[in-house]
Amino acid sequence: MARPTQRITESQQAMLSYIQDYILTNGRPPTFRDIQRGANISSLSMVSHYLDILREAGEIEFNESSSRGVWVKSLPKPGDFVRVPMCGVITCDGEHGVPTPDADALRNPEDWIPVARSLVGNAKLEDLYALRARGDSMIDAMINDGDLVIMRRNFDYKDGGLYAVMLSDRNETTLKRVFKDGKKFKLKPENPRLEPFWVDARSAQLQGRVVCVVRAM
Amino acid sequence: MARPTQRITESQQAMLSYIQDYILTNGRPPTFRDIQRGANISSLSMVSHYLDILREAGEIEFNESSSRGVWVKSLPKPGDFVRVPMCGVITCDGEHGVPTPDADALRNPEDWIPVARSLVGNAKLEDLYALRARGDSMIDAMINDGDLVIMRRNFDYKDGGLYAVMLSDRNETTLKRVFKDGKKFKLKPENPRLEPFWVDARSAQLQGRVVCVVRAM
DNA sequence: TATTATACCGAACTGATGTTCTTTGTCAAT
DNA sequence: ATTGACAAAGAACATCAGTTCGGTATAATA
Repeated sequence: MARPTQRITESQQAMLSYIQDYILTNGRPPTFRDIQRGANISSLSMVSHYLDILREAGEIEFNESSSRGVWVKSLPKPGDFVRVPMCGVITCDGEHGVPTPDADALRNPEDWIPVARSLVGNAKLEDLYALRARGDSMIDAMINDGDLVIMRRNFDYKDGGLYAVMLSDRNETTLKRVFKDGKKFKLKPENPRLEPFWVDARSAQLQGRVVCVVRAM
Repeated sequence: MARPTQRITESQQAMLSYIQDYILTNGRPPTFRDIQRGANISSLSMVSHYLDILREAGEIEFNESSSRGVWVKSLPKPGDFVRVPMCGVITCDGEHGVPTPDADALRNPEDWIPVARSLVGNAKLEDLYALRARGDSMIDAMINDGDLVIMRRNFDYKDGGLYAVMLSDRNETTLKRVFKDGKKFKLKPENPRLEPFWVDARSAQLQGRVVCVVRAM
């Protein structure tokens, strides 16, 4: 990425910071007069002039002749993210190991988790939900206590993906890496120190695909 | 969370969708006239009226008497996120196992990683950087090949946190959970199946703290 | 049919907002 | 001192944008 060809002055830098703070605080860009007041610029024409310089320096972009048209390039845009409903907990007991949330839980979640759009691919928003891992029962899937697991319903099956697998004969749902082999599934724990095993495709249902895992520390 | 007390009509829903799309596309809210044109509303006063209804229904919020003051509540705001510079790779060889990026790498990164602000706590933006894990050398820290590790310089030491630890006698830097015990560090692999071990505090340097780990699948 | 209430349209209004232009101030070279 | 080049201030302007309001159409009610 190219560095600014033009050095910017201290007051221009201060103005840039103000615009950035304004966007972060208000969620939308400021007007020229907001900038003038907030960054203590002496006149509107100076605001306009500084904006030209900041644009040349590659720090901002803006739509001319349109209100609140300025944006700081280093800031993410709303379209870079999605919000995913938090719908419950992955526990180690089989019955509710990996819950499938109902419509109500999806619409009225306990919480909303912001996730970078680049992490969830082309998934439809309404197919995504988040679960919190509890205990170390998912350690074979390299998922730790407290991890956030973003799941996707209505996935396309992709060999080798990590899925919530319901094993009907064991009455148990866990996360495993899945490979299809004729009428059998090969279920491979994510931890390479553990051995894979096979189950009959009829006794295994793929309830959702893991889209990403997030661990706050 | 309270459900909408008022059912919204189809055209109101269409208007809501238009506003949402506008924000996602343009990064800022639309004007009333944008909405009128884009969502095919017959008059400006109808736009205003529908906005009142959508606000009552809890779908939007807006600043009155201010241009482009409407926001769709289900959309994240720019302030919900930060962008972290991508500064290299964690490999299994000791020397460059967990690199500490220089100023230039921080300012001109290969890439920018969007991260939810709630994940990075109160860290200063300039202290954060991202590394990509390569190989399974970090598996003891529950970090997988391809994982994104968000690191923080200038951290406050917190007992039991995950740190990039430089072991000078081994000439090796790895990620371990660290507990202080007098003049010794207790280094505990994240994987509970592995045993912790002790090192002298003088031969171990904490280079950075792991703030969060993100795994795309 | 007459009445009332409600939804809706469109124009006009008022303040907000980006742009332009003239004037003023500063500084260096002549 | 004079001039020219440049930066900066402030007013004026044209358009943008949210609000208001009188009027019309539609539907329900008596």
